[in-house]
Amino acid sequence: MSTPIVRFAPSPTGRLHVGNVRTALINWLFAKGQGGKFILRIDDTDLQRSTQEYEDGLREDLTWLGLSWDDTFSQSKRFDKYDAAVASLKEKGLLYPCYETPEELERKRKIALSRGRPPVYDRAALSLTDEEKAKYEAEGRTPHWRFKLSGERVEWDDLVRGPQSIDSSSVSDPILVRGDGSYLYTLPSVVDDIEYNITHVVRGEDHVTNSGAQIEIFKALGGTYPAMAHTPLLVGADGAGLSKRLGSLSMGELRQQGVEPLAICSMLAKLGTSDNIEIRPSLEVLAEEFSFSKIGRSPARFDEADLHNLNATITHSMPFSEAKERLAAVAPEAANETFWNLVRENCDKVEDVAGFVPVAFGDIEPIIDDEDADFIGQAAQLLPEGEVTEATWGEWTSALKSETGRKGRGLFMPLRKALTGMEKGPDVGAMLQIMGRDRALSRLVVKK
RNA sequence: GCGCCCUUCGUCUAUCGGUUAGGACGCCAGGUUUUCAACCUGGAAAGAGGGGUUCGAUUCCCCUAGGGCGUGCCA
Repeated sequence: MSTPIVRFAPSPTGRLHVGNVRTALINWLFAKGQGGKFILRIDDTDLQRSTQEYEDGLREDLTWLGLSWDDTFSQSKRFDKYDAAVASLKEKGLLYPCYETPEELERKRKIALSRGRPPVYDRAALSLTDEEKAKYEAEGRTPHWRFKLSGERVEWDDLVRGPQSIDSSSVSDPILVRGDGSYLYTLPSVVDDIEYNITHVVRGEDHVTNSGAQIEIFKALGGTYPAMAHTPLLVGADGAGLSKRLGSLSMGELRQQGVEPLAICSMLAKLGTSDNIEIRPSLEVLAEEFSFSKIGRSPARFDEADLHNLNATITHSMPFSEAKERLAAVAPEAANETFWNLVRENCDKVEDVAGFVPVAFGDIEPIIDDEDADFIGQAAQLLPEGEVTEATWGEWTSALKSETGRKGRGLFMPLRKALTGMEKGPDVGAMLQIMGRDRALSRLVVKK
């Protein structure tokens, strides 16, 4: 196989979400695993809905994830190419003008449906006379243009789904140009794929029917067409389609929650494949391990809880150097290596340190149960004088043990709760060193 | 409605007619930590239902049920 050239082609009409990212990631992993190229194409032919903000967001999200591109371009700058393709198709008699309004088309669909027939366009416009067309134009209607499908079976060997066959007579002739002259994505996509020598079109299986039609356009325009790979879509944890309700699953939101890019990439690269879903060291490793043959054919459930588990795994062993900046953003004093190495195993994400910052550096509300009040009083008495060292905790708790007879959980839990205000958290002895004697002592006071 | 695809532990999956149906995550238990978490070890946990084909079906075929996608002047 020659080195692949793939493209990821989002529309800048919204933020990147997990479904999008999975497609981008699979393209990237496949290309990089084969030493190929990954092209970012901005599908912004719909000038009404596309915005610069979303485009910037797209690039920002991809960069954050580590999905670098070798080339990038926007369709909105290439209308002359599409115009040329339109001219070529018209010349070949493969593009024909239609004058139905959206309402009329909708009515046709409903009638077909009610008769138990598939809602395929009836090609009425094909038999329009020049006079009729002129009449519509005189009414002020401008035509939209449909590509004339061959009516034959379109076949390809899909890298994920195996041999595919689409009966093009069961599909409506796709509209390539809107009534207002603007382009739908169908034609520009093919034109660009040809010009950029795209070798593999890799996208979700919601595009399989499109691929049938687009292969015919490829044939009409260039002769050859790329290899196709259609991956099953992701569904939510409840089994319902994910792509339709992208609500809380945008990259922006995930990032804000403190989710690591590698957690997202590891999960999306492995979900629905025969590999275990686990954190992998890098995108490069994920690329080496990637293969279309590992991808199953049934929709996989994306569970946000699993993502957070993966994220916790990364966080538990994250080096200080990697966390430093974000720690500083939480609180200046949190950017402390000793502190981080102590608390990270109690954090599911870097930002969770926020909960431990007041324990170590500020004020907290001690938890002292009534039955432990006397014990805590004794503890305050027995806290060794002088600076807290590594040995302090052992000395202190040993003294407390022999003085009170308490041991195990009964000995430690009251101290943990009083000193940290929490029932779970990092090693209390180590935390004691960081908080210091004065701060500790102030928490060993029973309030009446 | 019609078309395409799918259906093994809770989840992602392995099995290419004969297996004690394997692994991972999660869950539960134990260990370790003089405490919790982290960590280590162990355990419970599955072939949607019904027909065939076959000496033998999770595996091949058909039907039913359930699910995903498509059927846009969205991508």
